Amino acid sequence: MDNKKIAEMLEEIAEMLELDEEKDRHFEVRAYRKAALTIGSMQEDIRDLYKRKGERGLLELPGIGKGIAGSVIEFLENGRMSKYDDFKKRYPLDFKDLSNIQGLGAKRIYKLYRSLGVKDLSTLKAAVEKHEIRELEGFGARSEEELLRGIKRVESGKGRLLLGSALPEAETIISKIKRSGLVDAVELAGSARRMKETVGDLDILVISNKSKEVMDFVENMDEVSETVVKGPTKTTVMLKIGITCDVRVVKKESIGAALQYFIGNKDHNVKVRQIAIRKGYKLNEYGLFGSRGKRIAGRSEKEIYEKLGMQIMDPEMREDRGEVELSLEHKIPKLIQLEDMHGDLHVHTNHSDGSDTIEDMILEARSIGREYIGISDHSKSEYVAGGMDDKKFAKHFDEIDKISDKIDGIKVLKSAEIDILKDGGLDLQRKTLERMDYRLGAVHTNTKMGKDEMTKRIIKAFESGYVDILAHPTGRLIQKRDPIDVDLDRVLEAAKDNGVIMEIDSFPERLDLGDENVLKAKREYGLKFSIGSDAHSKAQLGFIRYGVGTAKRGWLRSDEVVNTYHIAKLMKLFKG
DNA sequence: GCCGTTTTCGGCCCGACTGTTTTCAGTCG
Repeated sequence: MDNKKIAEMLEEIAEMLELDEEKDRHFEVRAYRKAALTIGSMQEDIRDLYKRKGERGLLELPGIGKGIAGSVIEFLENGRMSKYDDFKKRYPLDFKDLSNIQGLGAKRIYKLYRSLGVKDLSTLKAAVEKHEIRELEGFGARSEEELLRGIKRVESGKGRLLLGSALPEAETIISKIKRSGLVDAVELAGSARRMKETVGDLDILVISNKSKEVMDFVENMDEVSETVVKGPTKTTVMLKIGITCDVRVVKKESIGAALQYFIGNKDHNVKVRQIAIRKGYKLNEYGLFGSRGKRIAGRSEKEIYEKLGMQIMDPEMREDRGEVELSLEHKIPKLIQLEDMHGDLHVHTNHSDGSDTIEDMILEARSIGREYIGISDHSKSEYVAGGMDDKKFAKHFDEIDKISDKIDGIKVLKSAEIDILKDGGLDLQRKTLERMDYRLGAVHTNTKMGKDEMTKRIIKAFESGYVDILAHPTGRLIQKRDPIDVDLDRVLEAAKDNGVIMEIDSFPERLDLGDENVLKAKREYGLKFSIGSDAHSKAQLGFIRYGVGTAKRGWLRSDEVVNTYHIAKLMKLFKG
């Protein structure tokens, strides 16, 4: 997949454009940055999009116009981008790595290049170590130290964290700040609040009149490895887990405005602020202000959106995917909430690769309020994961029946995560499949096969009539493994024809389907979904909240997710 | 370079923090 490569090239072009001394090209710079962001965060391979829809497909992407589309097409067709190559001849520098260093932008990078010949991380490091940098005009001993810290940070840098790591860390920090006694309220903002699958930094907002004490407290928390910036109302610290955390202190009358400002992604915010300007207002993180600078709103987000003639929406929607327009029409859907989840249909036990017993998993599910749980261990092709054959499944199901007879207050369903074999067949015999309450199908093996073959393989499995839910449909592992090469549109179409439910696997490194594809499957194919925890231990049953976050990011209502149904309705669906 | 319920031209968010500056440029989000 070339998305990342193309995004990096566009990002570097933006850096190099910043160096133009003859005229201010900063809007052009922003255009390239936006295009880079769009392409870098796409879930579909841009090459596929281009094959399918040609230039028109690229032009439909936000922030891509004729100019940038031309460069992208040139790269897709010929493997090179002349605009990039031309710039690179003038500036033979590794902007990509260097600009990762905190405090280094295009201009300072170029200055270091011209005066000291710094081209990449290693030459920068050498210059720092020889104390050459402190001699430069505009730099000093402190900048040199800062750069050294920046280099170390990048070298040990882990980049973005999975939501499943970042969110619990944020919750720990928030509860510590709350318990400090220095604050009236603490709120999470940023991409973690939007439940984005990966998080680059944490944004925390605090209401307090002891600003300085709060800043000191944050700096000295156990989770912190170093202070990056510290001012009277804002402190940035590097956390030991490898991402930074911004803590801002705001006044009570501004908290709504601050939340509005720091929760939405950039594009969402720009649009909302443009609406404010059209109405003759000004919106910033301190409030919504009228023409004479009078504060009109700011205490709550709802108040701000309402004064703008908009309907407030959950944080997960604020990605500028059409929600601003919908909000102006007061047509924001009522999204699914965690409390709507009545059951879990994807759970493993120690009969395959889980670590807890059937009984423990059932009891834990009951204790967190589930009305039903589906036990879905692996089938035999997954031998590394302790997958079972038909004989073992017969015994396994007997045991589930026996245990569930003993336990009240929760309905236990028999299922399996059945391998969809290379030829599209299923990994278990019909009589085993018939004994299940419902069936998950999944691709685990031969994941590198060609697109057409893979697509046919999955569709054939659907047509057997024994796949109720397609588990982790694309098989991706975030930051680790690309999705399988499959024609998702054909798969979704076939799912619609065969009544197959798409899973949102809640495991933090899967979140599969991802948010964009959830939205696509809902909008274009009207499919139903199941949010499964894919828990391999008791504690992991709680992962379902990440799946719910992804569902909300895909704009799902509770009636579109089958495990919000009560058991009778669900069983009718599976029998039907 | 992108974009269109003020538009095919003329806008495009703006405040906080830092270091080295003696009044602000660069960077960040």
